[in-house]
Amino acid sequence: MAPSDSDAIFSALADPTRRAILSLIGEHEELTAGEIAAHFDSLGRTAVSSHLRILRLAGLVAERRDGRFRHYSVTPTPADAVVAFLTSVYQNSLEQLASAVQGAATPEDVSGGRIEERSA
Amino acid sequence: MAPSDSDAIFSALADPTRRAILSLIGEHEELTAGEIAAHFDSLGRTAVSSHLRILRLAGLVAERRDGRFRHYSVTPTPADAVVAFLTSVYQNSLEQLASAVQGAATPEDVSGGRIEERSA
DNA sequence: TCTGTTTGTCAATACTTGCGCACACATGTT
DNA sequence: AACATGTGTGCGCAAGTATTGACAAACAGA
Repeated sequence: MAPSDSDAIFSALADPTRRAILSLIGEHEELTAGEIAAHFDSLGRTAVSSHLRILRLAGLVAERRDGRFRHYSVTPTPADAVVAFLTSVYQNSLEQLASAVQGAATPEDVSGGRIEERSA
Repeated sequence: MAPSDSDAIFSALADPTRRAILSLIGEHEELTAGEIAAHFDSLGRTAVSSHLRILRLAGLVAERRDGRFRHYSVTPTPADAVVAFLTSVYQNSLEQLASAVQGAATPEDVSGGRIEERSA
């Protein structure tokens, strides 16, 4: 089994703390490592830094260096690998998945909601 | 941080072998544990059984007992938690995600393919 | 019914990986 | 120089994984 990008992404998303960090960054435009660490009293700066490193290596966050600060932001198109996997597995129930994503994204732009039978 | 369903799902998806098992089941309607184990020469039946247990506890696969066989199938709506998380984080670039899912589902039924600017 | 075989899981054990912490270092500011 | 921001390193602890051996359940044949 060749290690692909999916490994890094799914491994990074496996940790609840990293998902919380990712959500936290997503709520704001950018956050410094210190600001992120401030939101997790039970975690030290070292731990947060390690998580950020993993998220960065997985391509889930981007780092912008500004003086002695490092601003972290969410990478625009990182979920492609996740979606690719989901689509390959859930071709059966892809209709629900598509509608769920669509509903959260553009609730009024759902036009052709009909899904044809899967090819597999 | 309260342990939710997301934990089990993301943890289950973190392992490449489990993702391979999930993909394998997705390619077929149903597969017995033995058939799944046969596809992984480097793994014993015990390991596959453990993985199936984790996938089942995460709600990603369903088990149908038929005599001494156990047929495993992909659960229809398990990706909701994943999609929910992605939508909460990637609201910015969510339309790309939606179109990606749509494209995989119904390549000719993609109507609103326009991508608006992200708020970031 | 009574073996014997197949299917699949459970239990216990070693191995590997990952997390969090304390310390030190590099970088940048004043 | 003194201080602040972040990260790299090494250590201890916990969690997860694969293997071996044994067990429960179901079927086939005599």
